[in-house]
Amino acid sequence: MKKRISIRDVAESAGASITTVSRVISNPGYPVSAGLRKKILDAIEKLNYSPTSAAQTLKKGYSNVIGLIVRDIADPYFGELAKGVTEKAMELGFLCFVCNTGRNPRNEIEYLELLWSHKTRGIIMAGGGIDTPEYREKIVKQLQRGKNQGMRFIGLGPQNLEIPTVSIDYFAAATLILEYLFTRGNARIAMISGADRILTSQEHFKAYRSFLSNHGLPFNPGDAIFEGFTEHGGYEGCGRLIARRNDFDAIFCGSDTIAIGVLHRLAEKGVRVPQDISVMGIGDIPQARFTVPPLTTIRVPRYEIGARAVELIANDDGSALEENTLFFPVIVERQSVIDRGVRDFVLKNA
Amino acid sequence: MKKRISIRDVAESAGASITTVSRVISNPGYPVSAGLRKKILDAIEKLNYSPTSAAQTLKKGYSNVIGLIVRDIADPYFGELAKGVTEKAMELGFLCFVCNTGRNPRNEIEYLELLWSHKTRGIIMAGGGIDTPEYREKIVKQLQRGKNQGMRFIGLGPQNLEIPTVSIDYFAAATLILEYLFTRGNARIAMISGADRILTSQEHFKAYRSFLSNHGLPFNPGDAIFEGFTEHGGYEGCGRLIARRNDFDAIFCGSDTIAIGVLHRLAEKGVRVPQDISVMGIGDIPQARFTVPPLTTIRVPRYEIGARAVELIANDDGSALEENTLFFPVIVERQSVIDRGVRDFVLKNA
DNA sequence: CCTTTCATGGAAACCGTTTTCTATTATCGT
DNA sequence: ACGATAATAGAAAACGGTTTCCATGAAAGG
Repeated sequence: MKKRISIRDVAESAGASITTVSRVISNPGYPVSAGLRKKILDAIEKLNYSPTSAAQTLKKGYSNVIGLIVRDIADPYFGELAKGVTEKAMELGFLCFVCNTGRNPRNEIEYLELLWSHKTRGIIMAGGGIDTPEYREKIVKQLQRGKNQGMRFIGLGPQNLEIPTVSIDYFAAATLILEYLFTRGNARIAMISGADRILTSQEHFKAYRSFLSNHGLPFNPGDAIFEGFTEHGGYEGCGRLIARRNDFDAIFCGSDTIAIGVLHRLAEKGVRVPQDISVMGIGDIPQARFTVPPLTTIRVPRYEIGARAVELIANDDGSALEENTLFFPVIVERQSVIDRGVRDFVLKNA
Repeated sequence: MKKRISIRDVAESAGASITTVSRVISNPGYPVSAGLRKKILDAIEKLNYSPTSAAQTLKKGYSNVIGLIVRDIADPYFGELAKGVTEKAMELGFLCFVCNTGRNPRNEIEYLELLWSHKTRGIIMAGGGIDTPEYREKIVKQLQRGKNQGMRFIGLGPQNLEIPTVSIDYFAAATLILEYLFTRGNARIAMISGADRILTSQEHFKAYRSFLSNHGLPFNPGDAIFEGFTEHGGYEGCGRLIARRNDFDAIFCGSDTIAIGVLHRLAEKGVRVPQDISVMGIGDIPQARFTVPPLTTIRVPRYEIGARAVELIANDDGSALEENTLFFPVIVERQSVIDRGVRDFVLKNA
């Protein structure tokens, strides 16, 4: 194992002082004559030197690293998010720890601990743990510890009071979907979303109830299913749903992943989409274009959300860190929704 | 910003020496009486202490961090890989930098540099840069630098001479597919794979040529398309392919992602799968179950591959690091391949 | 020519651990 | 009760940077 080269070697090789070398490396504004600067840069190049980040971190008390906590990195929703985060991070000179909780908030706490001891500059939280009552308190405690050390936190889920958020407006998105279906004569709408403990699901449900009451429609408890934000969740949820009734005009799915599972189960049961039942998801993940039929959904700018979160963390003055950044949800029309016109609507509600 | 608590504070609070505290924390085997150990542990708990990893890294010369370099974290293939890596890493007490090259090997070099200065314990390379002639040399140089510092490297792509590999046997997988198709009477087979600079594509092509010559079939240059390992690549490649000829029995796709693009283009053109053309992919990504028709493909145990790579890096004695670990490819039969029997075969080759 | 100002050098403290080395004390077998 | 052994303490030297606090020499200003 070769001896590692340190800033000393560079200084020596360039005929400059350690002080000056350090300034050239990590204090760009500092006045150093062009000639000397070049000599130092050349020496760095020649020796293949790069500063040991552990030493920098130790001394400065913070590092050029951010953490990203996600529920499931293999889920395309989070994959795209992670892509936005890691690419923007690289662009700004950061490295990114990706932490996969496997949808278990206990892991989130453990990760928070690890990230803390690594003195990450900030943490982007898309793990959903903070929306889970049992763990909320513990997570908030970790958050506080991080904030005390100057760490920054950004949430990527629904808004909460603890940390600023970058996301779409979940309630608005759900409402948009419901109204879109309704104005196309899909009046009997069921919903399938994630676990009911999760804030996102709750937002969906709130929007659902609110939609129902706004239109004077009755709420039927069995029409709202809470399973999980997975294909399996959609598949199972849909099974439970249509086992009971199958005269729905439409199913509103809390995510595209859920919708894919729903589509699959519907196809198995010989239910035609959209002729028999319209289906909508949220997310516009890549596969949504290739489902049968192609899924009408809501575009969530995942890449942009991830990238923006990194910018907020990297941004030198923490000014922007006070507010939430909300992207506006937009419907992507494909072929999983049919316009039933008024006829059906009147008929079914007669 | 609160003063941070250090090992000193713990020692003081527990009435023990710094030396002993350090031993309790990071030298589990060392004999420390049960009583004192408990007092120290309690103090750690009480003070909410956790060691500053920067200091540990600086002193020890290595960290509990590994790096994962992938082409595209939003690609479900790499997503699943990353999941295996990050979860196993966590299990073994490692944190994982995920580096997204965006399929640009230049970024890979930059990442290697960063990971090096972070003294990561090892790097899992699934960026494909080393298979790209223009960048190979630079990457090998960085590899060498890392190895000199005791870093470990694992490749997840096709085998190469520089670093040990964990993967499936690409050539065997392609051969398996080709023979599977052929024995079912699909004799005229086209292939669509990634860029021809990439080793994986080359392995596919080698298997293709070898298959052809083994069966005395003629090689038709236009039947082998090299586009890219993306949906778009499959879509475009398929377009080029069928614009020229469309009497293929089957298309062998270098990845499921490619196959999905192919399926999509075929559907657009009104070509029925598998009646008109059989399609096979490699990977068995989650969506493969939900394509139309469900895709017959080869299972690549991505999660296991990722997890195994981490184990190799974490494994204390580097013994296992000498050999390649190859998982055996297995065909997953779904509905994108038809058995044309001998009739068609004879007919077409008459 | 004398005083500012600017570019640079040198020395040293510090960041929070690990580790080595040398005591010191308690416990134990005989 | 005596030497051996085990458990613990204490001091101090790294690890590789950043930063502060002068000191210095040279160019610029009056």
